[in-house]
Amino acid sequence: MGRLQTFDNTVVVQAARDLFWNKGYEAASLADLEAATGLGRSSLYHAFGSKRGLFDAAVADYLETVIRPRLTVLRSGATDASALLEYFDSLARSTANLADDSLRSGCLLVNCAAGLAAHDDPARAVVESYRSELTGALRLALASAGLAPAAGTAGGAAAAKGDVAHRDGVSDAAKSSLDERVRTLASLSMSAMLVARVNRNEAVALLNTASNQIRVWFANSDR
Amino acid sequence: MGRLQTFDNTVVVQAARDLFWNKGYEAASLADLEAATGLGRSSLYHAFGSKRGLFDAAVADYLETVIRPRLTVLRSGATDASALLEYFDSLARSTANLADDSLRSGCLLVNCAAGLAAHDDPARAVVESYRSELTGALRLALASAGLAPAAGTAGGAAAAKGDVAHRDGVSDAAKSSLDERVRTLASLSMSAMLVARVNRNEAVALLNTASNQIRVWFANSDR
DNA sequence: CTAGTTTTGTAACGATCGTTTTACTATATA
DNA sequence: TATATAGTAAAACGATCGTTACAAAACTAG
Repeated sequence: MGRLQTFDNTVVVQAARDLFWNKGYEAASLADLEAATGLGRSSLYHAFGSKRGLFDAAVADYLETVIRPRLTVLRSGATDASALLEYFDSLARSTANLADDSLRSGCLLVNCAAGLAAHDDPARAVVESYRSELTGALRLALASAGLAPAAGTAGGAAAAKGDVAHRDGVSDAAKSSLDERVRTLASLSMSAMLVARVNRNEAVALLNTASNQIRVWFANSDR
Repeated sequence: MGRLQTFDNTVVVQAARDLFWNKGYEAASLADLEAATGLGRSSLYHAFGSKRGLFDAAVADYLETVIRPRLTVLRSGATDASALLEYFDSLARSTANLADDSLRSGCLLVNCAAGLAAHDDPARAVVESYRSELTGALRLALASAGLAPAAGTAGGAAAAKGDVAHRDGVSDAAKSSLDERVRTLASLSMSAMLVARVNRNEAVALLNTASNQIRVWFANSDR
């Protein structure tokens, strides 16, 4: 053994994460990262190998400490709309209460989707797995809230012919309709993060639209 | 007078636009721009002043030749859902039929929103005006299609107390509900463009979700 | 044909990029 | 305490960035 590291890896990673979150991957320079973390490039390269290595660590931390905690409520198994409402209301509150000059507005991965992910396959995979995790959690919450609609009740026009109920009690058409609700909510969530850096009020409005939609579904469901 | 310009400004701008569209502002280098346009930096700087000047011209062209033509159908004044359906179906078709290696996937301005617009006020203004134009067109199309709902019919839970009809025949609650529909559609449109570069099938599915939602609204409206 | 003006090609600019090297310091182990 | 090992600091690396300077080339106008 030899000398010990004088800094805590996770606080450095989180400082870097906030910088990437705020400025994007390419715009965050090594000089910026030195300033944000208080470390020299020497230490950064020793610990993370490269700028990209540090970024990957930052994304991992982002998923672990920002995304996952937000999604847990969706997996609570609540049998009413409370989990869904809590998810969108808390996201709306956070968005609304952010300081104007705050780093950490919007979503690191949404920003990634428009930037890195376009031509970097690993980055694309990370973004896609995030999207898939978000939709999965939303689907779970909708289903356990009893908001997987029987197709034709909420919107008769979308009813399919020859619909058959399956072993799990969810018909094809209902499944399709559940997917549509999942997509609507995921879409509102993602576009709110996209819009957050351009028009914060509108971002909050998008999240409130999700809440209102959930309430409508719940009011119209056969409880 | 002196020597005349040998190139057509708009074809150069469009070549640059496709490069920016594909790689983003920062990642598109002057060497790339030279290659894409076939011009030397000398000519580019003479004609556009700077990289940013060329980018601004590219954005202007994008709005004029890509965005506006897509939005015109929404302003046709159709009294049914056809305009809205045509907008989303045509967008879905374009997205689905795009070659894998195509430049021009997603939306130049959506990419901008996550990149430049974060710290560049002029860019933010452009993105915001695009968002506002999109929502305006969607609102117009929804209204003339008779899809500005009387609040409480489609979703009773959102009904407000003491709602009063105004001179234009649209109640407060109905207006609020119209806004929600506008936001839902705008959200699906924007998030589809965001997701297009990560998962094309899902982007198409988001656009189809919009179409299906419109059909449901139309089927449930009191025509 | 000449004079004057504008476009274009080439090259170099200084700045900054991410990365590597080198030397030095600090510490755990033996 | 001696030694090996690992962390840190500073500087320099080559590459690339957007931009500019300069001069040759091309063309209009007189």
